[in-house]
Amino acid sequence: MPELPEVETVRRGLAPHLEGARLVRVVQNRADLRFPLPPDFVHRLTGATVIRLTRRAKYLLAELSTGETLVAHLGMTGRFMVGERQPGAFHHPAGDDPKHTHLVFETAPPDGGGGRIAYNDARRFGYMDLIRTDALINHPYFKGLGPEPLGPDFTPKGLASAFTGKRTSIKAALLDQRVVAGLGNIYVSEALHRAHIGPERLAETLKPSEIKRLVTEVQAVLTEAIAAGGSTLQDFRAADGELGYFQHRFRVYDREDEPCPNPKCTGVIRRIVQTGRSTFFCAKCQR
DNA sequence: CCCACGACCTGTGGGC
DNA sequence: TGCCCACAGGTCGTGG
Repeated sequence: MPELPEVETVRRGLAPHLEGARLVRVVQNRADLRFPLPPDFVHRLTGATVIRLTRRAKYLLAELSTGETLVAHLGMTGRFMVGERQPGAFHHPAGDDPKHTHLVFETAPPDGGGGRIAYNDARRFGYMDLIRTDALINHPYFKGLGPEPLGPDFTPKGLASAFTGKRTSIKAALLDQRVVAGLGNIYVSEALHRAHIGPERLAETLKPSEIKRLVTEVQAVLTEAIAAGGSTLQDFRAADGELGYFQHRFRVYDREDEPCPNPKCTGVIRRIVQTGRSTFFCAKCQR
């Protein structure tokens, strides 16, 4: 799932273990994830210190002391394990079969001791790369990305401009990372429900008042999800790892046939397929 | 350029 | 129980 809130939760969970830490040993168990890992991957990482861990859209960025940045995208099932713990649980549980542990980073944190961070990815839709830090913004991964939805550039005006001439559904438009970067299938359904906008509307037909509401609701749902994720990081004790904390926060996603959660609505959540992906919505209060 | 669709890969859950 | 199909957080390449 990892959409923006999950990636941000992973970042916050990893940061205390990575920032300032040196990578003393890196184990690479296969040559490729979604794409081949870059040449000399292990060699270029070993001995490097992680200066800081940031996020752009659904990418994690570990800036290294070597002048390169480790870029990681989690795809659908990519997960980092810090020792036995996983920061950022996902909606659909997936095993962490060790046969899908593709990379292990052994760390020497600045405050002493040692750490082990493993990357596990059953479907291998995730990928990693090493890019010169000073060349990041021009790299194809990032060049075409739209604004961060929680940043200053995500505005009703900007979104309206992106929707001009967009003869595709608002659902598909919001999944387009060039329009806004970080939303995925779950939070698009959630945001459209909260904004009372039907997912099949053509993007170019949204009125300014609707776009304004949409911006507000995208920001609200992401902020709430990040807060929920962050709160789980504190009680990250062994037993609770599997609690799907996002699950009971979703108002419509994966809730086909349930009553619409809008207290003023008597509708029922429906599931349709748009451009190959499930959309959940209430046909009564979303227009 | 725009848009829809299939492909990538593995696992899981439901129906029969 | 077993088998088969549908579906799962994402994106990329192709072809209309």
